Formats: sequence, C-alpha cells, structure tokens
Amino acid sequence: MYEENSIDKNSVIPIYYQLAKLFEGKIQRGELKPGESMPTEMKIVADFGVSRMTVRKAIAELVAKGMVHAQQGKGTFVSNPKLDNVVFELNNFDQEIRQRGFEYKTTLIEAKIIKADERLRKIFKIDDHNFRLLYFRSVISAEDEKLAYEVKYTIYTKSKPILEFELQDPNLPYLITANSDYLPMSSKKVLQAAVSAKEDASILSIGLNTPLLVVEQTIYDGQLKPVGWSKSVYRGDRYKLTSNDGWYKEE
Amino acid sequence: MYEENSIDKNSVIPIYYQLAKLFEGKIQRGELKPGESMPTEMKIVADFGVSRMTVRKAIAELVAKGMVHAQQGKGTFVSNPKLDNVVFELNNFDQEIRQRGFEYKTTLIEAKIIKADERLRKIFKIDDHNFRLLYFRSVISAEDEKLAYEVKYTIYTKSKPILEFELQDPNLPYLITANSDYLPMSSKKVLQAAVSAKEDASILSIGLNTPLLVVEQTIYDGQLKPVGWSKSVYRGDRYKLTSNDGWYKEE
DNA sequence: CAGTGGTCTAGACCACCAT
DNA sequence: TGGTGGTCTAGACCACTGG
Repeated sequence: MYEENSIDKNSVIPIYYQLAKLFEGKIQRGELKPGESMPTEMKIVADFGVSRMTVRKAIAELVAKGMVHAQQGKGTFVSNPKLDNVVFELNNFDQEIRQRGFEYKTTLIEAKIIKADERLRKIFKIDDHNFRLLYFRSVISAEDEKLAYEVKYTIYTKSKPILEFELQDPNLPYLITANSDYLPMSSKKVLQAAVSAKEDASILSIGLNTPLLVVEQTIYDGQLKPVGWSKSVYRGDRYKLTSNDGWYKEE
Repeated sequence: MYEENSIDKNSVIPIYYQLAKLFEGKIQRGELKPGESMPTEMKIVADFGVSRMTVRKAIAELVAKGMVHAQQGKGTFVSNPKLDNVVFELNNFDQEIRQRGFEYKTTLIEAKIIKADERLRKIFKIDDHNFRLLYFRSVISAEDEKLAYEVKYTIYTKSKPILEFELQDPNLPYLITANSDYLPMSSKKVLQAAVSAKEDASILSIGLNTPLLVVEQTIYDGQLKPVGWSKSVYRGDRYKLTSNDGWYKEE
C-alpha cells in the first residue's frame, strides 16, 4: 500500500481519518517512537491547513486506540504498546463451526420450576424459602460431538410463560427480557479451569480427568439485582481463549 | 445521589460530560429503553442552549460506551446491552496478592542460549538451523506456595547482554526492548485449560490431574515479525478469569 | 423534499505546565 | 509568561434516510 505523507482535502475519506492514519503509520514504522512527542496541535493545523477541531478529532482516534496520550499544558506523546494485557476472548465456537459448514445445535435436556435451595437463594440474594426459579439444562453439540453443556436459572414469572423453543436459545439475557419484567443491564462472568468428574464425563461423553473450561455467569438488571445465573462447561480440547494486543499494521 | 434533569453551564464539570451523564441516567433508569430513539441533536441543542458540537461530544461518549448507536439520516438509538460478550480478564494475581499483603516473587530457574529446534524455528518463522535464542524459565510463588511457571524465548542479540535481574522481570516485551533492537508492537495470546502432567506437578508441587490454565504468547514487532514467545502455566485453583459486561450504575 | 447525523471551519476562553 | 491541550460557540456544507 502506498503511504503518502500528505492528505487529500477533496477525498471522500474524511480529513480527520486521513490524518489519524498518517500518524498511525509514522508510529508503526518507528518514525515516531514511544515517549516522543507528537507535533503540537497548532503545528499540525499549520502543516496541513486544516482546522484545529479536525486535528483534535484525528488525535482523539489515536488516543482511543491507546497509541498516544495527551497531557494538558505539556503535549501529546506516543505511548508504549500495552502488551501485557490480560484480556481474553472465548472463541465463538458457534461461528467457527458454521464457517466449517458443520451442524451446531443446542439440545434441551431438562426444564422445570424448582424451589431455590440455599446456594441459589444466596446467588439471587433472596431470603424467601418459597422462592421459585426456572431451571433448565442443555447440551451443545456439533457434528454429533458434544462440546459443552449449560445449566441455567432465571426468576420465574407466572404471567409470562416460556415457550419451549425459547429455552434452546443460548442467549439467557434475551430469555429474561422475553419472559419477565426484568431488563438485563449487566453481567458478571467467572471462568476457571477444571477437570472432568464423573458427571461431566458422562454428559459430554469424554474421559475422566480431561481439561474443562467452566464459565459461571450472573445477570443483573439496572438496579444490580441478580435476575439470572448460568454455568457453562466446555470441553477444554475444543475451546480456547485468544487475545490480540498492541498496534497492528492496517490491511 | 441527587440527579438533576438539567445542566449547570458554570460548573467546573464540562457541559458535554454533564449531558452524557444525564442521558446515561435516563437509560439506566429505563426512561429511555433499548430501541427507542434519543432526542435529535438539534432538539438537545435547543433544550439545553448549548452548541451542537458540545451535544455531539456528549453523544460520542455514549457511543463509545456502546449505550447508543447513531444512524446517519435516521437518528440515534438506545442500544441493547451486550451481555453475551466473551471477553475475559485474567485476574492480576500480582495485585491481588499484594493487597493481601503477601509476598509475591519470581524465581529464575534456568537461563541459557540455545539453538532453536524445529518447533521454535517455526514459531519465529526462521529457517536458519543455527538460529539462536535466549531461553529461560522461572517460577512464580507467593506465601511459599508455587502458583505458576513460565518458559520464555527471545531472539538473542550478542551486542546487548542481558542482566540477571532483568530476567526476573515477568514483562517479556520490556526485556526485548532493553536487550535487542526490536520494538515489540503487538502480541497474540492463546489460553487453554489443561491437566497437570508429571512435569507440571513436579515444578508446581501439586498433584497429578489437577486443573491448569496455560497461556501461550507470541510477541511481534512493527512488521509482525515474531520476536518473543512464552508459555505460562497457572494453577487452576489459584487463577481465574473474570468479565464484567453491560452498563453499570455510576457511583 | 425535509430532517437526520457526519464533517469542517475560524474563531474564543480556559486550565495547566514549564521557564 | 508563552505554549500546551481542554472546552465551547455559531455558523456551514454534506450524505443519507424517509415519505
């Protein structure tokens, strides 16, 4: 790709975007090194003959990407790439499987109304011993191979019956929206490594002592009241998490 | 906290920030529901007597948080909270341990220059059979309990000797910067669940068949040339990943 | 066509930092 | 004190959407 050191004011590509890419390139090619200062906003205004707001929007793009940081009264400086991030993304097996043209399906194993036990009352922060929950389990499989299973609980609202097919939707927040008056607004997930015990091995048709990934999710409404909880158990040899940090060269 | 439905133009708090918080509150309290449209920019301008750029900056904040999305020619709409994100953060055990006042230390086990074998030449994308790498291993422990171990490889640069204490720094990108001419710019990590084998059990003083988290990291320079590789093995009962999605009520 | 958000200008005043 | 980035204004033209 041909990289100019100038901008085209008549291009359909916004000026701020051209400017941002221009400086991005300088940083990626090492012409501007971490710690060094960017040209001042007024200098860029003068160099390229654009307004200051346009320059600021360009710089804002770089700030958002974490490539530079601004200090009032001092200047704008090239940042060090943050490579020790610890943010991972669970590979969307759904997508991956589809890409390979495989069949991906969720099978409902069990669904019923239950009285919440001690543990569940604690999770849902409710003391009522008659507190009832909708409970259901399902297995996720592809190509006739079981990949994961899930156990889910949501607050039961009598007035809004749940349709069978809705239980197969893996999206718990959606289910809650459709079948209760609660509006899911945030969620917390915890992922841990585990080793298959008898029950896991039996459900997933795998051996004992094989690696698993376990994700426990709690869903909250706008007032941080827990309205759903789920536990997902993934085969460790079929799921992984990936993380891409830092500044990449553009296409 | 007292929530006004108006803004204070003379406050030290920027107007755009007050505006953003105002609409954030409306969304979190359900006064503006997902799918509904925000007031138009011109309406907000008229309602609050501020300039359009200020309004746009406020809306940009909400867009950045994923709370609303704008559609040219149509309007700006409240988004659905994304709760099925699959982005996890590995808990910074370092920090957690320090908070508890524990001792947290990295012990260097072994460090030497090696000839790259087939697997490493592939990782570093180099064919030269005499290609040399700096190799070292270390163990991370706290409170006299071993928590994790790491194996790291970086390209060896004769002219820049590495000091012993630098090897204890868990930050591989920093080590590369200090001891080679390469500038780490991006990295890719893959995390998987595993089960302790003999070697893991021995190094970490744990039992066989216990859960582990394994992170393999490749570090690239600005040209996407691999310049470092590491494998970290964490005790599955001591490390976990967490994820917080959606819109939280602000303090 | 009118209304929306997207971009851009040419000013202005301010808070902060170094000297 | 002069230079920096942070905020804000009051315009303008554009591309896109819908009726």
